[in-house]
Amino acid sequence: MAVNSKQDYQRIWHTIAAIPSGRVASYGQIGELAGYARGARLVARALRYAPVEMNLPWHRVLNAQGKIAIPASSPSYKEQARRLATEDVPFISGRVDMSRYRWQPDLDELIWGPLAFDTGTLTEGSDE
DNA sequence: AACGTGACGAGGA
DNA sequence: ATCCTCGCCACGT
Repeated sequence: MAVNSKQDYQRIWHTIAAIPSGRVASYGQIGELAGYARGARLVARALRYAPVEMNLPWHRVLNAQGKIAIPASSPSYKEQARRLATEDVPFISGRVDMSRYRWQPDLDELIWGPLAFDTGTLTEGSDE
């Protein structure tokens, strides 16, 4: 799980790129989805190293509290808040309600995506 | 090589 | 809710 090559970063970048518009994710969440448990700080670094040409939806990544993780004095802070507003993600009192806007890949796919037709997998997973 | 530093997070006081 | 302490781990000194 050690991050020591560009491929590791690309893995994280790819996960970030998958966050749909109107949704947000926490650093820790991206880490887990990308396969790096407890890799929140690594995600932060990957984001900092991300080439701008990649055009990643960096603004959809917030900390676990739903707050923007960069200093409020930073110009990027306002830019991030602006982008969130553009996507109709309420940024109130300096934070996003993660309980409502957090990206939930599995659930999204079950409800909105193609997997909605594959309900058979639900009944088969009798592991409870 | 040792040490301090984060676009982090969880838990305790 | 706020502040502090730790765990985390690649980086730059």
